[in-house]
Amino acid sequence: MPISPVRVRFAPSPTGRFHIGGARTALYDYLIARQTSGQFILRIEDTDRKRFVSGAEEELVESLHWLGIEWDEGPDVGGPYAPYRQSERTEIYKQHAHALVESGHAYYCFCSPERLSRVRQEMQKRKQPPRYDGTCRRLDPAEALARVDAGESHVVRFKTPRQGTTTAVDLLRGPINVENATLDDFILLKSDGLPVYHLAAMVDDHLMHITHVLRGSEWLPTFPLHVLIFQAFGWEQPTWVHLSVFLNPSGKGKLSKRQTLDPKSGVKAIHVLDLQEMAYLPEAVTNWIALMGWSYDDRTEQFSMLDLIQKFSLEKLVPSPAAVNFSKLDHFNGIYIRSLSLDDLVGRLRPHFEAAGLRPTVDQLRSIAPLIQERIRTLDDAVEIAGFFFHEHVEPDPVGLIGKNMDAEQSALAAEKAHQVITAQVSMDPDVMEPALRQLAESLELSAGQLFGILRMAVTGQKVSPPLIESLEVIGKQKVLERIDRAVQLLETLP
RNA sequence: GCCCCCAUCGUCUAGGGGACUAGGACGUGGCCCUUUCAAGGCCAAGACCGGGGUUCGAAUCCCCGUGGGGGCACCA
Repeated sequence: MPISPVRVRFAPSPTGRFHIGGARTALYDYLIARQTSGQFILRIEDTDRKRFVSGAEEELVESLHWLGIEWDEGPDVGGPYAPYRQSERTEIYKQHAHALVESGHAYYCFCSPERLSRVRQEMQKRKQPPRYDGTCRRLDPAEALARVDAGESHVVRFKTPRQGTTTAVDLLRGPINVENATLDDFILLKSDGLPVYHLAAMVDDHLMHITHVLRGSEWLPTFPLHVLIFQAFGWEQPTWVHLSVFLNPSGKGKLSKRQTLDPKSGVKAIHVLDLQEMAYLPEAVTNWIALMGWSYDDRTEQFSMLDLIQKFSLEKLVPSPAAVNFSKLDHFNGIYIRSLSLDDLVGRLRPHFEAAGLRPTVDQLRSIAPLIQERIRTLDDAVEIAGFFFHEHVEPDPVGLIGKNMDAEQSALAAEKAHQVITAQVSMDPDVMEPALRQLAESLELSAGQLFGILRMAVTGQKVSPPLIESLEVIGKQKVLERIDRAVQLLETLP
């Protein structure tokens, strides 16, 4: 466990929507930074102008804020190693690329993209790994420099050693040995003068004094190259930690956007903001994400952000891929909803009712919230289960009004009697109402369940609802009586 | 095709040579509670991928196989 302050960075590229995989990496970064009183840096890797998506950075920022993940240095807050947007650091990368050429670790390449793809195709045809054929590697450096000075279009390639092996050490996996001969001469600087990830990220990680690099395991194949780059510069390496990928709930294949469209997949949403929109609590999402690929012990499952900061450790990360389990998110969300204070719950509920076009008052919500708190899994469920409180009329299914093991006539009679009983009560207080209605059931030789079932459908229009007696009080005497009247009418239309 | 990584219940995981009749959680099934639905309580089914080693002893270490995943761009 790192005890001295770490400097970690989350370095997404603004090329699309922000998903839970990125959120987990950012979360872990944040946790060790806070735990060690270190710094968490947000860096935007926007060196690919073709893939740039406008609004992506904004979504990222909004997502992290929502989850409660805050950074100490970044494009918006600045910091001692600014700028934190790679597109604003192009000169730095150019200098470093050229330094590598001068030290003999890289070379200029003048091959056209057309030639490159031709070479690649041929190699594939011969069932060989598609790699650069090394044409420009054999060029005389002075001659190459002259061509560059003459303005010829070029890139900078890393001169990967042809012999030997490179050992890259991952914190979770130990040493990974790779034959250098299987590595390609990767491009470091593109012909437009912008760097590629392999260069930019290494340069920035060094310049920004990053001590621990947490990133996805999709970087494992190029990991040795990154080590080689550090060695070429003569820099000390950070601690490398490769996080496993998220798999689809089935465990088959990487979690992907395409699967989201298939309801059978079990995928609810893979984008953080979609989870927010689906009315999940950020603390539930955080807890859920933290536990995919990490565990504390053999029993503890609930962790607040503070708990996580205290208890998280890189060593307990699991290197194997994890299939996401959305039913577990539902479970956590239920736990967190039930743990909310009344005021907190009311505050969080309100926007969701309003989004549904309802205008509940705080007092109304305060009386309803306790009735539904332990029955909802997401905040949106509340609108579904408790919408009837706010509707002017309910539309019960006439057949549904018939009590269990009863006919329409008996049910109508029971409803009428209930109308009388409720009318006679001076108060809607459950302590008064419940005994009165139970007594009615008894005198009608009905079970409480039979009578309550009829009234439930009459008054809520639903087969399932919050507890009936308490609901009656909230709905109010007048509306209750109206709705029962209506139910009696409906029952009388039945044969 | 080549390279890399991974491998315990359906899923997330505990386990780091004897404490394992392999523990917990989600989900599933049953029971209890109960005015519906939940919540809660109790119970149950359910896993060490296969084969070789090493060792007195292997879920734990090594090798091979198999399976799964990832990568092979002037993307990140």
